[in-house]
Amino acid sequence: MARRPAAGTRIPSIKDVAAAAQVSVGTVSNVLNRPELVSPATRDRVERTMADLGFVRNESARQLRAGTSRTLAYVMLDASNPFFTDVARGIEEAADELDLSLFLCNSNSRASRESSHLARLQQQRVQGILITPVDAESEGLAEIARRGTPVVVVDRTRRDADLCSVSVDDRRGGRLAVEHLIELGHRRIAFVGGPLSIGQVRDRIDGARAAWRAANRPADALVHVPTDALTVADGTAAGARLLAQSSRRRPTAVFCANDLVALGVLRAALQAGLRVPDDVAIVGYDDIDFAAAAAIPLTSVRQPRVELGRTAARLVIDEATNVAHEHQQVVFEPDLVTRASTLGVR
Amino acid sequence: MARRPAAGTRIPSIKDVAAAAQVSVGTVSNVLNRPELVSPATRDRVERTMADLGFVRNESARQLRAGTSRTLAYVMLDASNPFFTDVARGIEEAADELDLSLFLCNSNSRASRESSHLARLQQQRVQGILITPVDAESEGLAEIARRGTPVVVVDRTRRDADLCSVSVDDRRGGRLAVEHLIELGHRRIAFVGGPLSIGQVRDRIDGARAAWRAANRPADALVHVPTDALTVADGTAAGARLLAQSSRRRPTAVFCANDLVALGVLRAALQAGLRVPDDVAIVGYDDIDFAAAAAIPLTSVRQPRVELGRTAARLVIDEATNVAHEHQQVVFEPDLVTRASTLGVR
DNA sequence: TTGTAGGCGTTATCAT
DNA sequence: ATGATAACGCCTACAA
Repeated sequence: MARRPAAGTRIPSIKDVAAAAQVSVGTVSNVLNRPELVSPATRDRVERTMADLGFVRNESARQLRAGTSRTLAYVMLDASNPFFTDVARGIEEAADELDLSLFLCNSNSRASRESSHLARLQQQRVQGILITPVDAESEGLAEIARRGTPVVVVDRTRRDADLCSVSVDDRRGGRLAVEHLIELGHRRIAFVGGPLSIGQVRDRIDGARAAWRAANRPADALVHVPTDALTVADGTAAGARLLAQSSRRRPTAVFCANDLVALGVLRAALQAGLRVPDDVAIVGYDDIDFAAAAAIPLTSVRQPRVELGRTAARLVIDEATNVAHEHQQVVFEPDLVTRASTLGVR
Repeated sequence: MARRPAAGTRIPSIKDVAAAAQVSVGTVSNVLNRPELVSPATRDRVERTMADLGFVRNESARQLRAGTSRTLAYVMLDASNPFFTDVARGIEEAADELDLSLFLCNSNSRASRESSHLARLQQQRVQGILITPVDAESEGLAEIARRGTPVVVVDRTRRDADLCSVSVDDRRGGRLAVEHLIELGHRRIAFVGGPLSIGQVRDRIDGARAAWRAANRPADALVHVPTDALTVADGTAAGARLLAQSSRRRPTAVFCANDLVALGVLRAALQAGLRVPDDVAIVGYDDIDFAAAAAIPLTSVRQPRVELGRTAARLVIDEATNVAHEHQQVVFEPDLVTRASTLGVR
């Protein structure tokens, strides 16, 4: 066991270890990095000394020397949304396989937090940055890549393909959801979610409208109920407002911009004494675990969350290490998972 | 705007900036760290050059020189449990105020992942480590502190006070929950949650039993239904089993080790066609946002999650910077938030 | 006001 | 098999 270092004593360096073990620093370094070059006796002695002194490699020094770190970073849009923690899990799995560590940051949807994280990460010389950005079109992101840190956009695409991105076809997701509702015979539906500054929201409602039009339904039979954020609380409030209408005006189905909002709407519906799906059907988006686990399990548009993360990690590593790297826009297809919130008990 | 560095070109250093701006490296460094010492003209020129070249400070080099980093780390037990992301938010708030950045790691309840994270963080020379450990009594944690990196245990206490810790009185939380149920007249209750290797679970059930005894209820009228993990899925399965019993044997109330489990039990109850709380009342633990947002809002034992994080961050910073630091065991008091899952609609 | 130089801890090269 | 040493990028005395 290591002796407690006297108060105020700094962590020993390989120099200290070398002195204590009566060898040169080069030998200590060799024990660490190419032990086969060191005689077993010396190696033993050095290793014991390291344990004894409580030696811990200094990563900054290694990194300074190496010029590069063994770290990836993911800047999440909202750490409290399980969707993003699942994406993070996928990234971590891929990083693990390559013995890279993962730095998780949370921008909380605020551009200022995002940019301060980004600045730090660049200074840290992380191998690559994965980000679900507040604004996918931001010029700052390209600037970072230009300055030498690979950047991959997660769960969004950029109009011009100057960065890698991994996303899911949100228009298609919107279509799937609404086609399902049309098939079930719904003729008055609502889309709940916002703000429209979020690209995902725009795409999902666009897809929804496209499906609605394609079925020759009147545009005004699909109303948009905006929210300030994609949270359960906002969903509950919007749902309460929406469902307070008379049953003749009230939509018979609600498609929500994400599952958090859908859970809120579900709550509002049950509190208003409505039966789901008989009085109102609900479709969510993301298929987070809470969706299947809701009181009335939610029909939801599934995105391959973990796969999204894994792919993004692979791309950023490729960009960091492969000189022949070409930017790619990977787009996954979503699929619809139908559950009781639209089908009822079958 | 920065010019695109020729492929394979490294990020410019202050040396490059100095050369380009025709000044010495000392001056460039001064522009960065003590701009008031530099004449406005030179400063301008240097700053323009930096922007031009796309200069980014090298944090490893700074840190190597400084001997310390500006980073805190939090090793979470389960990033997909909103409780821990809320704790993380508290830590981040405190870190922000001190201009420290926060490194989030996820052990996913696995000791091996936890220790590899810890090794990395030590090598990184983070200022301090906050951790909700797999095993709060682990000797490894004290060892890290002994080697010079302050460690604060979050949401757990250690038997011997050789580390700072910030926790919530879980026995008391268990008592509060069960006292509430007793007051409502419940005479047969269940505790759902596990494994018992998790200290929080042990304490909560201990508190529950203490309250039960204190009310002179027979011990066998409080059954423990163990789960493998504290997840919605496990809660659903346990709830289904438990509630399938005849109404004469079935408990009239269920106290769950955390809200995820409680949401699962709630789901199982509703799927079994039971009314909550009339047929079965449910109490959760943590009061995560999803608890209030559940189809039947959950009564839950509230923990000051964000405050927990803030306090832990302050302690670790104190330990890192204040020579007169004394280890502290901060214990918050939980309180009970009553909602429809025990009270019904009032 | 600006320049020079030493050193932080590590690794790799080159000697011995 | 082991030792000496330069270099990574930055910061800060100290010198000019």
